Amino acid sequence: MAIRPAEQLIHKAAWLYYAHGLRQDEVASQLNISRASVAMYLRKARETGIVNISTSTQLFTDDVMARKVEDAFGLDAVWIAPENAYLADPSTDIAVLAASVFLELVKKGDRIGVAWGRTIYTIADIMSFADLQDVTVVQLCGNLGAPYSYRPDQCTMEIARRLNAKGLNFYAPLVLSTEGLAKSLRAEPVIRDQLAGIADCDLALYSVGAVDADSHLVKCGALSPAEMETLRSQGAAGVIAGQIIDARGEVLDCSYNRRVISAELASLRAIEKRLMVVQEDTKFEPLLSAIAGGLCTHLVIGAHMAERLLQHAAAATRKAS
Amino acid sequence: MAIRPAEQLIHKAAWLYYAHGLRQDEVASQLNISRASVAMYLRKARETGIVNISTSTQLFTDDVMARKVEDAFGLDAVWIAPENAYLADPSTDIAVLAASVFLELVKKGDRIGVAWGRTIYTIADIMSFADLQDVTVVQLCGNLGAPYSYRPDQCTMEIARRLNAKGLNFYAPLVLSTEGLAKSLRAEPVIRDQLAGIADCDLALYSVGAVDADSHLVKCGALSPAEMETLRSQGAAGVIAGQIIDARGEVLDCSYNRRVISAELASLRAIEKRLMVVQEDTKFEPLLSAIAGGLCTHLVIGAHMAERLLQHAAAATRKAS
DNA sequence: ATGCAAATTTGACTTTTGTCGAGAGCCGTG
DNA sequence: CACGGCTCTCGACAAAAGTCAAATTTGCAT
Repeated sequence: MAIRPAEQLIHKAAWLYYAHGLRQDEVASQLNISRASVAMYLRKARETGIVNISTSTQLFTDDVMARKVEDAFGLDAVWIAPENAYLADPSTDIAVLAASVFLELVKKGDRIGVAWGRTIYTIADIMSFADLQDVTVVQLCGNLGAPYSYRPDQCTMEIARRLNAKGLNFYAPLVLSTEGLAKSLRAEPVIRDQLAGIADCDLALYSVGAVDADSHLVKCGALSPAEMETLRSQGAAGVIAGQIIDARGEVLDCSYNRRVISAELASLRAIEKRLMVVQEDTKFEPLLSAIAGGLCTHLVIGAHMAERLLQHAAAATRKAS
Repeated sequence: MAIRPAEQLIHKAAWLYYAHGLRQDEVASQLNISRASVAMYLRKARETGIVNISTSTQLFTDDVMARKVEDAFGLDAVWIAPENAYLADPSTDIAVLAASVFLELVKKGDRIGVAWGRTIYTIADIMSFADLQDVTVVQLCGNLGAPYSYRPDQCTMEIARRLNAKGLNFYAPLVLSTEGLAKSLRAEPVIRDQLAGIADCDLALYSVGAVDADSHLVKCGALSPAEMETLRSQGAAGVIAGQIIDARGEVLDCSYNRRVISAELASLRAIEKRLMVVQEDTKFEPLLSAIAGGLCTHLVIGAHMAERLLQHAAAATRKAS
């Protein structure tokens, strides 16, 4: 892609305005265009990631509670969004924080694995634009045909778009009707390569799903509420990248899982930075399972969830002693 | 340093404004303070590096000329500030670009070596603030007593301040009166450690000085114009971190150099990223020497200088064939 | 060439933001 | 406890930035 003259102009305007600190009208006269155009270019510059405005997430890690959670569960880093506070919609707060944290963790040249779900899509949606070079965003699991606005491929593509990165989609359904078909499909070169490439990621972004009738798996028709209930009784504790995990954070041995096309947990664990974001308080059990299974090294949660985690850890310690 | 309540407020305001995209009056009502205060907090947030506004320097590397210079001299990356263009003062343009490039190259946990000079101080002066963690800025050479506003320690400290980093100063004069004293001083544990630590840097920032009466070495009284002239006739081609180098980019064998307390060129070459910034067109020869000596991997120059470099490279190629 | 649609640019208007001096609160000191 | 000196905060005004519909240019297919 050659640099179009328009892009050049955007860049110059952004440079004069943000780097040199000129005012818009000064920029306008420098470039011989109207101030209104400058304003427009600047907006584009922000939307393209030519300029980057990021706020430090330091404060949220500095929190004592965050430190405690890190220690209690052996995580690399924890960010806690203060639910009590500021905003009308606290769940947005977590997503905004997650987006900032995510952008802070991404580096040039990285390969990033992205799962799917409402949480992830919300993050993608509010994430600001960046101009990373040589970044690849790969989809961690197969697709769902449902007319959901946050399909796996959508999440991947949207994040890739925001990062000015390359998006690598998974051209396979998440769930197949027979185990045999799933096995054959997994053996297909295209799919196999994609699956193999997951362990090479530097960063993964996912959430964890609950095992109930509200799950996306149910809403998308991959599983019926009754099946979900059965799985639950068989030990299902959460959903990671479309797969059912048990309380230890291992893949549950069930037909459904064998019919799924998704990243193997071992591949996920091979990823250096595993950023997990949990918005809903109801996902306490699933989160515990995911942590138990070593599926997360970096965690973004709300204050309430943090408290529950700490209570749980304290109780476990008491029991042990 | 505990988080003072004021800092907390600044952080919250910055968060709501920049991350959530609220307007200042909305932030004000959320935090129950006046909008004017919010505006003030936001300014502080920018000045502290809690929020980071950076513009991509992509465009300046994308330039065909920059690529040519990279190829011709085997450099890792070159940025060219278009002199013709926009700004009243073209030399500022180079400094602004250099500051952006520098901030782009710095990573958390880095150790950064900083030399001194008008160029470096200008860069420090216009550089925006950042909130890097665990960054150490070390001074590459001894100090000059002169009442210059851009003394080595000033450059180091100012850059450290902007980055919220730790500044490690050199408590020794740049030049001593006898070689013996210099040798003894270099053997002092404090100084020796500092010198030894230079090779561990991840990034160096310096310029190159010209060997003439305008040199800082002359202005600060380290050398007289006559001495400078003599050195020049002996093969002096440039000044790096207070040391005289010859046309091959090696330390010139002279009394002055033996009396200097500064980073050894070998230590500088051990630094992975060596960012050299040259503002003045008159520094063409010194720059060539520095490049020849492998003292720079990353280069920020003006368009005019770039042209001269390319012309030189072309001439050399012609001569060779 | 010609006409049409899409994109770009602009001037005029509105909203948002920056700034300044006045006043309020706070603290150590005499 | 009254006093200056200090910082922090606010209201009001000025400056700057955002927005929109109309005008212009551009690109493209006819």
